[in-house]
Amino acid sequence: MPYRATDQTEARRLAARHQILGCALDVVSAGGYGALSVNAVAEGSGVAVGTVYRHFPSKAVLAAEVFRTAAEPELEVVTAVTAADGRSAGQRIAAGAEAFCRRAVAAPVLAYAQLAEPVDPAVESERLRLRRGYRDVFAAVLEDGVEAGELALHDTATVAAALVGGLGEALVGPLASGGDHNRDALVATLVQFCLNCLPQKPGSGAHALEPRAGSGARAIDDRAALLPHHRPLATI
Amino acid sequence: MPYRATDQTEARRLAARHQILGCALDVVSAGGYGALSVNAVAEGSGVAVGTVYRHFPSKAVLAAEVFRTAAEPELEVVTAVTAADGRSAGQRIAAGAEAFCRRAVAAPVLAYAQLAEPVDPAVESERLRLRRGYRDVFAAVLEDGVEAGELALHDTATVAAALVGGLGEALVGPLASGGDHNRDALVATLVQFCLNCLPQKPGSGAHALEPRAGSGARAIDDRAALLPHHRPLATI
DNA sequence: TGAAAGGCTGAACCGTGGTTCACTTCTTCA
DNA sequence: TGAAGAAGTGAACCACGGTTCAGCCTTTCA
Repeated sequence: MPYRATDQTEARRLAARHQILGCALDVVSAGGYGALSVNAVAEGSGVAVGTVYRHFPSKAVLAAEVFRTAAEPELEVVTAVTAADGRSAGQRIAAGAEAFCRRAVAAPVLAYAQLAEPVDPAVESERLRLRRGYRDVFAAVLEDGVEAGELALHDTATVAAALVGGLGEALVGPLASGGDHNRDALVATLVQFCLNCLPQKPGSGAHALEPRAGSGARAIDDRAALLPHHRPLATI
Repeated sequence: MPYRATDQTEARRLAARHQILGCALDVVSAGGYGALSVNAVAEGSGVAVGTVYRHFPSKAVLAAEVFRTAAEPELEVVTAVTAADGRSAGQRIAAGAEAFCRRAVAAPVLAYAQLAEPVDPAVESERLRLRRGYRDVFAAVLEDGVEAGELALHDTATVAAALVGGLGEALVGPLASGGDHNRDALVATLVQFCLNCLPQKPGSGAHALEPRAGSGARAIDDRAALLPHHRPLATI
């Protein structure tokens, strides 16, 4: 029995896989999914085309994995930032929206690719999954708000989906045009937009600009924006 | 000079063009842009592939024109329904949102194709144009609301874009799953969502459910939903 | 009626980029 | 060391669907 898979070979296999995936992520970050060709990835990661196919069964699977790799930490950040910790639903939604927007404008090409670029069905289904993920995170916060008596009873899933869509759509224009003019104002507008959308319990006054003035919430959100957009894949 | 283009030949040319375009629209309405192939269109309209190319320089141009043909009347309806006529900005936005949603759920496959299906760049750019169109219509209403002192000063273009994106995103899930369960509730939720989003002038109470109870606005919107989704192309 | 000029036809063409596979190189272990 | 088998290579392959074009048909008008 002259050959057997060992820890070393396994590590090498994983290293090569990470190398390829990381390069593919770089390609997408730089030029979107339109720039993602098996040839480019192979060349960029210093292997032959065939090798790519040793680690990924098809380009579609590779692209979907790139999408997931880029999307996961984003969703995690928003999840973390909106975690239940005694804040009001409004504050939590605002924090999530701000994190979402700040990270998008910080990496516009990648954000456009992930949010809006035309992609093949495999990636599109990952995108749907991601959107559902954001929707669920926001919906959970809305549920908490309803339970706590802060918000009126409403269809939280639909409203959450609309929030996600609203943020995405309002960001796509600026992201596409590379318009870096006054990102802060854009983010502020969108955070306020999300706050306005929340169906207030009748009788309670509308809450305006709560989280903008304070420094506590801002610190959290700035931290979020500064996190890397994906884990360093080179580290195995 | 034995041949000259005449009214009759011109009419025939236009008839063939309409025939092809109409068939392409039917194909998209039934199966989305993924089902749109030059072969299918040629077969469906009873001409040869080459003939399609006599009337449209490329498939991309044909697809873009299909998109425009389907999109134009939609935008017109929303424009008409939101026209300035003494109503409050809130009422106008609600009417526009309701018309948009009702027409989308009335033709789900086409709506999904127009709003969310992955498409080639030529169609995508038409889609961007359409979204800008909706955004501008809503933004104009918001401007009016600000001028009239009904709404607080805000970035109307961004908020309008977010409204459009919110409606689209919240509709895509239901449209894709063909879930016809309780369309009215969905529409009502989204109309209320749009109303909530409007930045109230400080001091004025939040306006809830204004347009849902009355009968006047409803009549307008039902009319809108019943309009054909595109002009009968067979009629020349 | 017939010459001129489009229009129509559809089988063949073609470009692109993902995918394959025969071959080489490398790793393991008796 | 050498046999066994995995990993890597990259030129060739191929599928697909948009696009073309030489030949035929239809319309126009002197």
